[in-house]
Amino acid sequence: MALKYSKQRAMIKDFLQGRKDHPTAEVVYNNIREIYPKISLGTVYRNLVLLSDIGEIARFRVGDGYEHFDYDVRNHNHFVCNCCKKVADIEMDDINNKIDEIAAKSFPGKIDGHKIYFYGTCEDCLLQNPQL
Amino acid sequence: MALKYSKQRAMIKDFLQGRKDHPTAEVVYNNIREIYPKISLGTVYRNLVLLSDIGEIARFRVGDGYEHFDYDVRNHNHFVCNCCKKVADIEMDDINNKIDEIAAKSFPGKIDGHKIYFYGTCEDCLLQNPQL
DNA sequence: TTAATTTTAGGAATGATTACTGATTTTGAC
DNA sequence: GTCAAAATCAGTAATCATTCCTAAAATTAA
Repeated sequence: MALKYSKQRAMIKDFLQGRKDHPTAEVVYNNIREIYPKISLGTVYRNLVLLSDIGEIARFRVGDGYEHFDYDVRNHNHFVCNCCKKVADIEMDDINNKIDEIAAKSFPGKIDGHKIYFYGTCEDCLLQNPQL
Repeated sequence: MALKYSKQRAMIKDFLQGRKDHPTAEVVYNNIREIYPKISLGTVYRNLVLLSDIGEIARFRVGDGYEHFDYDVRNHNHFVCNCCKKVADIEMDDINNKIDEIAAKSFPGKIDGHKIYFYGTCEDCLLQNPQL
């Protein structure tokens, strides 16, 4: 029942904390493996799921077929670059608070929250491909 | 190169047109099979992907691990019931038009569009489980 | 130190989706 | 209508992200 300490879980949390992007399980695995080669992919998955279940990290899908993980559990939106597929944050506090009530106006159920995914071309890709 | 008519593709399109929800490939397959038992799952997938590639239907993921398909390709938002997992439409034309520019204010890349997924409890589930 | 409990590594299993292949259908020209 | 080229199909095998399983290792509290 009680949660026991594990070096692997601590490393996974540390790694996530140091990233501004939103890595997949595979990316976490490959990075941790460089400093701790005997970690297994199953351990990475199990801990990422566990950490998100207890609310210490966030877990979401942006539609690319992979789960993404985020150390920042605060409410914020995400941007997916159509070109390089990177996932970045977008802050929109002002409207995020209002958007659920706006939606509620025309919907008969109960709305608990939302996720917004923006799609487009990121700054880096724009520099390399101005025609986009 | 040219697209040839296929009875199977026509049935898939017809089926989608008659649904207000947003079926998965499996649901499409099971329903079509009742009127045309020898259709194969691969054919359903191939045609759903093809139809969405040419813009005749929409294709999206709501985070439940399945792809969903929608005959309505107009820009609109979706609601996912945490209880029964159904996917419904939410219209918010007024804010949908503004939301990309609001996001653009605090983001250095180019934003082409967005998807909003609302989560909560639908009307039907609320009736059966008022405590939700 | 010990014993109960959790966690791990490694590999097998799952399940949605995609790819492959020989047979069937569609289409446009004759 | 017939025919051949091209697209599509049914059926099945393959892929790949994620989950499950198990014996061994690590953690914890007494």
